[in-house]
Amino acid sequence: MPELPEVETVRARLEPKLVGRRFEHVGIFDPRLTRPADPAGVAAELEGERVAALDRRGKYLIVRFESGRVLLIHLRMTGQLLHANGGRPPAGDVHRRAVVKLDDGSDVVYRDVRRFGTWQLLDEDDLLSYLAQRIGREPLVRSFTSKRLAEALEGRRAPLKSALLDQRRLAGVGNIYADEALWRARLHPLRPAGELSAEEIAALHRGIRAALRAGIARQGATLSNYRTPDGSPGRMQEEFRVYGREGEPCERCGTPIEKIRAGGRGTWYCPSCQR
DNA sequence: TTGGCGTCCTGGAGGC
DNA sequence: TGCCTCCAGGACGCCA
Repeated sequence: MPELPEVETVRARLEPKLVGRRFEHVGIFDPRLTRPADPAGVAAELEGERVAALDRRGKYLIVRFESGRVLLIHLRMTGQLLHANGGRPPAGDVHRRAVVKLDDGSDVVYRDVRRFGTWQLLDEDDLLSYLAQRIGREPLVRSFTSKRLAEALEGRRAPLKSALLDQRRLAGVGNIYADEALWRARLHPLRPAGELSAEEIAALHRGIRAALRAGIARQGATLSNYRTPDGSPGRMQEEFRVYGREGEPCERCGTPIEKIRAGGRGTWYCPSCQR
């Protein structure tokens, strides 16, 4: 499930392949992929566009074109962007939803098993308002201090786990890194988000940033579908402290990791050292 | 305004 | 072996 570290890895790996390149031909095969649902129209509008930059905001990839327009991509659950040096695509790949042929002869293939991912072609002004309504603070920028985190959680009665998943408050944290951050901060996922002390907020701030940085350093986590653009898996899944480790001993205190539902999502935590 | 839940979607796991 | 059910989860809409 691509979260901030996975999307940042895709961005960093794809950037040198995309920037300066022109979209020579675009094929979109899934009518659900584009917003609005006009794949042929979006494909036609993308053809001829030259990439000026590849950015990320939260879990969104932002392909900026020299024309001023942007392609906003969200991978959701199982979206993949793969870069290949041309040639024939693998036969029989039923999950291939779009292919962009670049002017250097290489291809960018978009695969998505569960078809939740989205592509939106927007103008710069529309992008700003679109993201402003949906995306909160970036947790890895310098200006994201523990004071900013406290502001994001202030007054919230929702469980910490739910609050961390709320993209309008904090951008890019998903189910995996929320659990990993809460373990690092020694905080129980069901604690009311607005009732943390200053010390606990500071610990959570450190935990969020440490978990996300660890994910980026290991090229993300591959549980099922996620791959970097060259097709290789991430390594963060080898470093999970709690996520998916039900019954295994907590590496801090030895207590078996437990699994509960929080915010409608599977949630793993240590019942002894997360309070 | 906030929180909780259902929906979308498909593959894999597990039970029978 | 084959069929069925459940589970996974990001974003969004709806309801209380």
